[in-house]
Amino acid sequence: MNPTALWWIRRDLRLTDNAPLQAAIKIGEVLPIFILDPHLLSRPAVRRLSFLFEGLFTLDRDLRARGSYLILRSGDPLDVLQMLMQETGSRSIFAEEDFTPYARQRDMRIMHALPLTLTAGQTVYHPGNILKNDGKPYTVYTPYSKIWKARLKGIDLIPAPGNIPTSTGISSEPLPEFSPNPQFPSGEQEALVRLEEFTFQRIHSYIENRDRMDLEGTSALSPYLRFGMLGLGQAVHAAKKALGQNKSSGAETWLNELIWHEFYIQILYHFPQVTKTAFNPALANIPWRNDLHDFEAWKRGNTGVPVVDAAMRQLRETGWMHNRARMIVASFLVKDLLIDWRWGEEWFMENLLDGDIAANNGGWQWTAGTGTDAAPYFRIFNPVLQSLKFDPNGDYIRRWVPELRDLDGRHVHAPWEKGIKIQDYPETPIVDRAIVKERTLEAYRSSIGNN
DNA sequence: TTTTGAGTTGTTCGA
DNA sequence: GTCGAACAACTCAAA
Repeated sequence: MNPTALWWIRRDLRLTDNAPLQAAIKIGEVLPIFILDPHLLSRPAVRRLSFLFEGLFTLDRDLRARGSYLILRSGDPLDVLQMLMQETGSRSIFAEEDFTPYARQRDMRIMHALPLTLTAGQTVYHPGNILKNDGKPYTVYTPYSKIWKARLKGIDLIPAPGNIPTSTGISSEPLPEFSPNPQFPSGEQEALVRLEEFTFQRIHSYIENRDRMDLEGTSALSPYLRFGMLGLGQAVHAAKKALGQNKSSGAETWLNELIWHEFYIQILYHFPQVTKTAFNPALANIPWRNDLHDFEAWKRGNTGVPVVDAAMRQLRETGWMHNRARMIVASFLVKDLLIDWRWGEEWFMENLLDGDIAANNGGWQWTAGTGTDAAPYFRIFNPVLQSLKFDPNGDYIRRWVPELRDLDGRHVHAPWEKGIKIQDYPETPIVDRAIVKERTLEAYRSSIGNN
């Protein structure tokens, strides 16, 4: 009998460029296992779970095409793995290293009891490996990105194996039901098609179009990156390839966005407290208003500010939101409504297909001005100006806020300015912008003063 | 140790 | 409509 190795799949739902899969194949027969960990199912993120379940379904299909299949088990990972080791007589487990606080603690616990080997793959560099000269982690993006780029020699991708030997007879629980998301079909094949399409075509107008909410100017690959249906290394590889083809392209700008992913992964790795409190301790004690009625209006897309409502409804309906829109709604929640950024962070985690602790927390703290390398706290977005600039024709608003579909020109961005009344839509924004700036600055100064 | 240059994504005002 | 400057001042990274 051939030796068997477990390939424990976590956030690497792909066959291409998969180091733990390759390591397992070298041992002998491979047992691809995904564990439904109750701890990770506790958050009410229905849409993201459905995306994951569909991803498991397509992964199983792709495995079967290579002579293998996916084994799904529920329970505490340590118990499940122990049981599988006994069932199969396997002596090794390979998995891609995951850097969230929970994952690190879980993997430590398992490594004490079982032969678990963690491999690279979630990031291009291990978060502990890019440090300043004094040995401390970077907390400013630009110098971090310079070192990151300077060290990059070239990326060798591991091709997807043509055949994955797996012994039959190991039982799997039935794969969970899911409802397909028409905007984001799940799975590696879809991710690869989208990567190819983006880096061949739209990346060349990325600089001009990436902030335009009414266009498809971004890659929209984040849900696939979130679950490793596409690896960060593959994305970087494609960016470098596009860069080589066309120097004037947006490939460099997109590469920077990928490095931001890794920057925030290493921030969370070195400063796990950011999930609980402000990275900048001086801004840990802002006296938030935390008005529940305002929060509800924000969540439902009923604030009376069209661009905010459009974005919040896009999130609810599709599980995705344009990056520019994320900044606008985050700024509105934190600076205009003076609601704790952690409330917004949680809502995003519940609703985003790409909901990822590191990137989401980094983005929220950046907008709130509490984070690393953050926006200055006195910088407060004007949602109407943002709307005019990045949805110039109002198409984004009209698409997601049907009540406003008959308004044109400037009116769709700020219907109250001309006293236009629309049925079923707030007559005026829920907050008067005239008071926002002073109120916010006062709250932030109060935290600094009390420090 | 000290100094120096620089820092994702803005807004507002007045000329 | 467009342009530049002020906003307020701090921290980081590296020489």
